[in-house]
Amino acid sequence: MIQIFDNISVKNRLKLLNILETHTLHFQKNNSFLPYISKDNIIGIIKTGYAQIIRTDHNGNRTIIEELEENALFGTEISSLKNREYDIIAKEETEVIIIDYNSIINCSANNKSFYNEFTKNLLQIFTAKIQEKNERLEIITKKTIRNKLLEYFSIMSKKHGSKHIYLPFTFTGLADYLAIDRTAMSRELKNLKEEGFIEIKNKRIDLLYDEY
Amino acid sequence: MIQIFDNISVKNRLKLLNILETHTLHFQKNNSFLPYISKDNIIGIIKTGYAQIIRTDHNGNRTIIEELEENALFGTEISSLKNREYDIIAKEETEVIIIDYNSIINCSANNKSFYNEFTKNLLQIFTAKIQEKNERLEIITKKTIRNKLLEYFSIMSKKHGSKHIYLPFTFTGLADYLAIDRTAMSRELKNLKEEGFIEIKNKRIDLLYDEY
DNA sequence: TGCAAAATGTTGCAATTGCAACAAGATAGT
DNA sequence: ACTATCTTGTTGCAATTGCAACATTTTGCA
Repeated sequence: MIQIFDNISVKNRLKLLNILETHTLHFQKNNSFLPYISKDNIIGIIKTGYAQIIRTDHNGNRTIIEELEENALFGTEISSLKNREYDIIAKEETEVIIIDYNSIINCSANNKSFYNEFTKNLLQIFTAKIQEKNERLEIITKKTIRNKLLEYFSIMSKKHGSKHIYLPFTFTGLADYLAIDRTAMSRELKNLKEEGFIEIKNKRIDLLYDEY
Repeated sequence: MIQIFDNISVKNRLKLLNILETHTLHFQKNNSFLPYISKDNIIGIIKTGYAQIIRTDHNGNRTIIEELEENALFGTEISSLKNREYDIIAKEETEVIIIDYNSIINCSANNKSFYNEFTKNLLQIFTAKIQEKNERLEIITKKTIRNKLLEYFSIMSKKHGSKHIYLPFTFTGLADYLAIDRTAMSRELKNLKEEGFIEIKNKRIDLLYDEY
């Protein structure tokens, strides 16, 4: 997976951050980024630490939308941060680089190769993000819980070339990802087990069928 | 809305297309693009004409995923074209520019300003695509048909600063976009009308409430 | 203009789903 | 090591939804 500063020397990274309108912010554990980033269109990069994009709906239910690890990218334009329900919370002490989005687009350093490298990295990261979202849409648009699960299994299985799927999140998280009720999902997983389609051991799901 | 060749002179466009690995294809009405683009990672641009990205599921049901008008962008990496269920069909005589995706990323013309302009345009188009997909996910992840409709109305209303919403597609298309059964949607729209939340005149929906 | 195809509206019904309310198990923080 | 919090599994039940089957209207095209 491409990261934002790949193929850019440390020296040139500093130059880049000087040319672009950037600033660095520090957050203590459980602090919100939002007051510091909601005014303008920005791209943010987690320099060190760990944060989460959280949605709190009007019933007060909180959902983890995205996990932001080191080098992860977020932004007002790409992470639904204009929506009042969303926030970003540091889960430990976290250092963040904030870049003004317009300064990327209207940059005067057009001819600098490190700037070019930067936009190309950004392009590739954005491409990956579009693919991710297409994938999720592909799954969520299936009409039944069973078909959502099977589509998810199918995509994960192809992606890793294996019939053993290791869930990258909890079952609660999976239900959020699939946008379905957790207990209804639990019921359907049980059905799939009893009908001999899958086996579940902890966070590992084994597919016992060839195709569906 | 930014388009791919904005701020690039016609002369420089030609230079650009020479530098990148591109070729131009012509399709007659109802012909499929897929045989000509499925081998490699490409970005495609509709030069003239009109096409549609279509999904045909294993029951044979066809859904319009995206309408591709002049200057529209599509691609193996950004339009789910790796999935066998997807295809692109010319709906009239259509001319298409195909660009090898890797030649964009590994381009030697780093220092040319028109190349820079091109990648910046691409960045902005990708940003818009991510936003679109976030928006749809925001809507589809609501649990009930009523909430999906209300979320859709809310987003459209904010976007155009008006309580009059003009559907950009048919009601059948709306049901596809929301990933719900058309007749169930029809029933819920009727309920919303009877409860005094909305009025519908052809493709125009008037919101009679302030917030929800 | 006329005709075939697509879009719309409606309804009954069965299947699926979300929700509430639990109990039990796992995990993380002090 | 203890405790509060989070995760998981289960079940009954009511509400929502998808589907089939139709009649009607609108649209696009030859």
